[in-house]
Amino acid sequence: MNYQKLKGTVDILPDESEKWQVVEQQARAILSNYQFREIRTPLFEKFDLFARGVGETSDIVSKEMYDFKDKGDRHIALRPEGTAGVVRAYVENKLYAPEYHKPMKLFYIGSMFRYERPQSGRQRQFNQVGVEVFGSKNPAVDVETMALAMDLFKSFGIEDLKLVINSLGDSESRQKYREALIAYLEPHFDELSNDSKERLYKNPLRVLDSKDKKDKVLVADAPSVLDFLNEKSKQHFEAVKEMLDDLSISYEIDKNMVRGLDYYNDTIFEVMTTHPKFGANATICAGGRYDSLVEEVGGPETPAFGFGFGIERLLILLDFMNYNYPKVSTIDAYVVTIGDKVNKAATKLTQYLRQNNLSVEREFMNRKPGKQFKTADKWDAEFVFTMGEDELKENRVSIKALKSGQQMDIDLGELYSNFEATFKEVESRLMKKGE
RNA sequence: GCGAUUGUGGCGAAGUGGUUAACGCACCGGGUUGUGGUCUCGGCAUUCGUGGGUUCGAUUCCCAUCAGUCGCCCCA
Repeated sequence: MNYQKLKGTVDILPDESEKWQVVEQQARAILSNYQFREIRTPLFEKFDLFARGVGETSDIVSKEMYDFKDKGDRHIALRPEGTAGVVRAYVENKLYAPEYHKPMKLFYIGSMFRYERPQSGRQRQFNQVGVEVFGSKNPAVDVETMALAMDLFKSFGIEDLKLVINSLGDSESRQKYREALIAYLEPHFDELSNDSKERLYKNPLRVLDSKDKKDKVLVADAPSVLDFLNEKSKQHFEAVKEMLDDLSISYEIDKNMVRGLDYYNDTIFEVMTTHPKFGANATICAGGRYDSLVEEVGGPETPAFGFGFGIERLLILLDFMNYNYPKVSTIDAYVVTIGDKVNKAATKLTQYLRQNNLSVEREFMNRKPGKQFKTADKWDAEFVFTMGEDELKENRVSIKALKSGQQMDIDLGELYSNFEATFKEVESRLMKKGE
């Protein structure tokens, strides 16, 4: 074999893509109930947009961006996440203009790219569903959007779900907290892991979710963000919690939860699954509020809230659960051909049936009738239309309903002149079992 | 970027420094000269990811490379 797919990419073959269709279709239905509308933005953007949006210190920018120079010497990157592009489109197309309803609720479904080592549920090209809500600081937006995320996952019957929330506070609160955290950690500098030593000044909050055991011990006694929230942020967080309670959506507060991306403030959340095969606590969805990003990208001051989740991870989880996917592809009829001479007549018949809204496959390989029936049976076809040389001579076709085993001949002229009535008659006569 | 592990037909999977590379599934053909299940018989890898090397001889040993899987980092 000469060519193979690039590392970290996958071919999604028909058996698998049917699962994707189910997931996407269901997600679209729920998003539509929540009055979100789809936005499609380019797969690549100016490198700087992501560098700015995602945060210069994040690993995504420093080592995971799929970037390149195009022939015009432009520095381009494949999108590593969805939000930056949507924000750019929001600003560039002036979706904040007065004629648009506020808040503007958008969703996207599509591929993202990160240059990293592939492993379970992680690829270089992966797919995300994400939503963004622009223009409202109302905590009800936070709550509605988190409720949406929970509804999406619940709709697949996922029960091992946990909503975990935290507040990072606004920039003022965050700044104060940052100082306090550094003050607390500095005396322990030598005890910190190497990664955390580096993080301490670049992005001290990230020390909080270090996986290192010693770090974890230190962090356990660190001051909490929640104690540093100013009045506004505190009220916002309280309101969010109350509304979640009102909706009977249970949640946990994890004061050490932070974000890999720099643009978040106030409410952040993760949806985790506690499914045993998925590891102790696996995040399947993450999001939060980002009130300064729109401005950062050049738009007017616009509060925003959003989340994203990876479709691959969701599919893995559904597989673990042995999720029963509804069948996407079905077949109404199989056209059996007997002999070379019927090729033309079979072509005509097959096309005619399809044009009358039946899903039809025909035999192309000239196998023996027995084999053809076997295929029709395996595919669960409702009817088999048999076109043989006998039928051809008499301008008729033989129709068999596989479930009842009943079979009858029908005149082709009749079928071709009045499909509906003829076929209805055939259906009613053949569907009865063992007459 | 680092570490571990794997790579044999369409798929799953055995195997060995030496003349013909098990088996199962799927598929194709026959038994059943035009009708679904079962059964039965037969077919299906000049080749063991790729490229080198060692050897009289390599799918088997060595090196490199590509890819998969898992873990670290990070994250969806």
